[in-house]
Amino acid sequence: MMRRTTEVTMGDIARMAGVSESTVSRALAGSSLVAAKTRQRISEIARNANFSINEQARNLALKQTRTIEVIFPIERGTLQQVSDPFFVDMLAVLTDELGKHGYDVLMSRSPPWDEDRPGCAFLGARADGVIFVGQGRHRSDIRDFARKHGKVVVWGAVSPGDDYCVVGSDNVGGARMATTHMLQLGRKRIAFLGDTDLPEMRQRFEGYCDALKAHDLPIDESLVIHTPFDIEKAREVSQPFVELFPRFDGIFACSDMIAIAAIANLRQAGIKVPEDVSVVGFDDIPSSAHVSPSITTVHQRIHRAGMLMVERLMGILEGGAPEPVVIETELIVRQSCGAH
Amino acid sequence: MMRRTTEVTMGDIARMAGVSESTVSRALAGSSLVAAKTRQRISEIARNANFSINEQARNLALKQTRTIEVIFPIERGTLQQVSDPFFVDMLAVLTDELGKHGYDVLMSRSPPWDEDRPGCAFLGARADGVIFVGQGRHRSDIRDFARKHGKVVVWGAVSPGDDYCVVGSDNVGGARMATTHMLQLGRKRIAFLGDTDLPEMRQRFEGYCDALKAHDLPIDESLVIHTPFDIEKAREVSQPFVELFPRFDGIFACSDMIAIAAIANLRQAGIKVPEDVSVVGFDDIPSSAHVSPSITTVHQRIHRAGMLMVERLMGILEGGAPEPVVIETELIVRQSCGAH
DNA sequence: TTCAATTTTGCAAGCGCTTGCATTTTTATG
DNA sequence: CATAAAAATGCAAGCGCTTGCAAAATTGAA
Repeated sequence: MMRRTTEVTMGDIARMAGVSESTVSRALAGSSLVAAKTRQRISEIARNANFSINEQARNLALKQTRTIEVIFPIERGTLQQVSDPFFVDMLAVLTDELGKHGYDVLMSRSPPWDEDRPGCAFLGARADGVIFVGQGRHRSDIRDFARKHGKVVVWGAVSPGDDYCVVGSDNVGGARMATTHMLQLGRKRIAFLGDTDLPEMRQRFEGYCDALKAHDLPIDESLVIHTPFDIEKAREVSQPFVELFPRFDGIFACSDMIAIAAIANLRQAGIKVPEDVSVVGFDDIPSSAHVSPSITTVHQRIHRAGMLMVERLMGILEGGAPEPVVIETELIVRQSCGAH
Repeated sequence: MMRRTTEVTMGDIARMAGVSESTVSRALAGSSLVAAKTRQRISEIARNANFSINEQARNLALKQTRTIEVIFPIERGTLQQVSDPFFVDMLAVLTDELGKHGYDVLMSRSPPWDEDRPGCAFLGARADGVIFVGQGRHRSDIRDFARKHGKVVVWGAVSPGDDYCVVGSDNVGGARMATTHMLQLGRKRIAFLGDTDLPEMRQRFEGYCDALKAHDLPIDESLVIHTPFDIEKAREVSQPFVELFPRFDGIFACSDMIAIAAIANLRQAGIKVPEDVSVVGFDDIPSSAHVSPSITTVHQRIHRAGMLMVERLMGILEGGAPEPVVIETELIVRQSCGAH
């Protein structure tokens, strides 16, 4: 293992090349201000000397960070439990899209507002902008943060009052489609599995209610199950729920992971999916097409979402004030709903 | 949406408070060098003025970055396709553990060696250290990088010749266990699904071969299927493979995602798991316990892995040269192997 | 050969923050 | 009240890089 070679700076290179630091800077930046020959020579020297530019200094001088902070507002300590592939995909898209614009992604463990540095009354500004992937239970924190810092885009439930830029799926519409689909298949008693404390899930709940109302069906509170995102917990929570069968013949799950957990419990109880119970999920995570039964679900256009968020953030960085966007969703019919 | 308020600096705060910049700096850092009263007053002013410290400048002065670069060496452009929950979990653990040590995580789109800045002959040093999650097809790149930059830890296949610090699961042992398990269940013709070009998969292949040899069974090349990680592609690749049935009665899959894809194809072809074919995966991703049949798999201790990597990286940053670690794996018996 | 026009290079200030050391203020003691 | 010791503050020099502007070197034409 190699020991840290004491960092070589531009000054060093300058000395080696017998030119000034500014010439090195320009040469390495490919400026046409420095003679092509010199530029080459300097590049060469820099390479041999194993020079790495100090991005911090560079960015300080340039007054930029070229970094965007991406925050997954997941309860602290729970992060370990995420595993919802939705998040990876989103992160992947964001990383890619931001990369295209020359930005790096900084993931920090904790949201900027719960800085815990002792006696520290200020937020750290380490990025040119922030993307929140999901509002979680932190709406008001995010709002405050956005008011103070401006350069913010959030993924989540889009609602009229927002004074910051939100990009999100059409949760209401998606859930309505999903529920309606089951109703049209003749199911009458459809359960809702999700955590309505989260704004997006709240919207999905609305869509679910809409669909029921449109079919003149009542909302049976005992079939609205507060189910967390985490698959292990979802499994536990849906355990007692399945015992309610046959009081329900359909399930709208707020995420594919929840659907998977629920189906596992149903099978375990000897209840057949989709014969006895029709199940529709949300997200369209990659494995939903490959599990058995494959899961009918509401597709979220994650790639498009990531692109739009980045695009909007860039707009904000340039001084604009882009509008929020609602992204349409699509029902992907597979086996779990029983539509053949 | 708020417009960018022109950044307020320490100088501004100093002026407002009628003290020098250095006092502000110390006050905000909670130094006992400045009178408690003054400290409070300054904090107050800073808060009201909505001051954010410029971490870049701070870090420059402090000669640190407090940032670790985490790289998932996934082919460029493919990133979108990851979705393997293994990665999220790893990322989550790393983010958490590094956070505990006061480090942020920088995810960059591309590995440091394929910087594409025009005319740029140098690497950007933007982090105090680098963690590679997987060596992928980039072993030699990583080795070069490690030689030059030192502060590197990689997750992947641990092998004797490494001159950098590697942390990895006992792939050989895990695969051997998995395969042996099926052999003990009476299976004779076990297929291998994975991409042996990747060092870790190569090791798993070794373990697989070991087990077969120990049982005096030949290695049937036609049952060694080059299967990529991506679930969609895995599904495609294993499609023609299942038609070989009944030439095989067991499958060792290099990841749970591959196992899930293979099982989907088997079922589609009317082949029963585990009755007709016994399947064992690798990783123990969260959903493997909840799909049907639940997947017997080799558990990777991701949390421990993340902790160890961070611990080792910290060691390196302090000038040490920690040893590589092999982390033992564990066979989790569920339904897909047919062991009841 | 001379001088203006051009091309290359270097100087020095500045990015926003930290910190060693000197200076000033406060406190305690004789 | 003087004075030494202790506490609080400020000065100024960095951290490694960029860049406007001035200076030096080169070129070309007269």
